[in-house]
Amino acid sequence: MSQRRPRPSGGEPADDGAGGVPDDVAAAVERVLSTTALLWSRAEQGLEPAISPIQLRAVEAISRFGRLNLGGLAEELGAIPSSASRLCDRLEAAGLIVREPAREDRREIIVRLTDQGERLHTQLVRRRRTAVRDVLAHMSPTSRARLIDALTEFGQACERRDSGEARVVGSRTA
Amino acid sequence: MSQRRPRPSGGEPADDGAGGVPDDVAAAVERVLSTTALLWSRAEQGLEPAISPIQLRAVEAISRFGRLNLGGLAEELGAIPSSASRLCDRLEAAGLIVREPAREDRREIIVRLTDQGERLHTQLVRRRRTAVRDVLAHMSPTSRARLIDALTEFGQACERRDSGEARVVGSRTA
DNA sequence: TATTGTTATACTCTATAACTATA
DNA sequence: TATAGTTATAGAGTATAACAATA
Repeated sequence: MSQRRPRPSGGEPADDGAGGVPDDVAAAVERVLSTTALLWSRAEQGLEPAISPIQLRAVEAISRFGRLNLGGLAEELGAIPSSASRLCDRLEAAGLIVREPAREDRREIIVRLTDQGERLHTQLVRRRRTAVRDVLAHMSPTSRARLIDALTEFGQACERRDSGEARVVGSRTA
Repeated sequence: MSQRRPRPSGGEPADDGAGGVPDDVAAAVERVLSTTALLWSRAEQGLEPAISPIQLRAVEAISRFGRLNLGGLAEELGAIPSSASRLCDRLEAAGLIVREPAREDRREIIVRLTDQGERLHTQLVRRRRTAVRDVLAHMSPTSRARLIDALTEFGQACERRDSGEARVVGSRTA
């Protein structure tokens, strides 16, 4: 255990003019978001029942859409239908989801969370909020208010960027 | 493709007093961070050479520490040594890392990135910064400045929280 | 014929347990 | 003997390709 010194990730301030955003600004945001990504993954541990990260992503996607077909799930996960099918085999065996043919088009299979699946997702969101709250508790109310405003603007900018792009994201059709 | 309407994730404003942080504040931050997590995963696609998410996490960890032993890598990844060993087999075969016995204690195996591994990591960071910059470009300079300040404070609060806790995170010894 | 999903096969990733080498 | 890592085995997750059912 003698080889565990992390290197400082601090970088060389630069000024790339692309988009009018200085490179060191982008770098600073990138670093903080990397930290929060760690916070995020921790909240996923200790769930009951414990499932794999991939299964958890599937549960999240199904929860987000309420009900969606298998192809849609695959697309959300950035996977292909056959992989999603196998994944659903296990989620179904675990009692977290159910599969049923769509009424409109019986070729489609609709995937939904069971009550147990819903409870698992609720548990996940609760754990994340708790993690966030733990961090926020170490900030002053003023800082918290500034953070909310800034993050809200950031979220809106994310949406503006998304809508202003060709949206070739989850498709592996190419 | 008829089942793809996302449910609005907006919630019921509440006021849990735990830690003095209102629940709707924590929920708002949680939602924005969920969005950025998506932004993050997109930046990992299209890397050359294309490697699995797990291999990429390993490359990141090795880059962060510069050089570390196999047990340390396993701990960073939240995995056990045997899994990390197999993972390194493939990273080594792909020419991204090298393994070598430590001078001080020849039982330890030091893992380092090759030049190709370093290039891959550089590519990843560049893609993330580009993604962040694309979003920041949709914000005013004033908003950007506020975001930087707020995120910096948030990052510092993360560190305060980390240091003020028992730190039972990556251990699966239990 | 085109679309939706499943199955066959093969490889990656992971954990448990048994093993080798060094200290 | 204790520690660091590897190998054997088994199961989850994934992609490619071939298949069945519905439209």
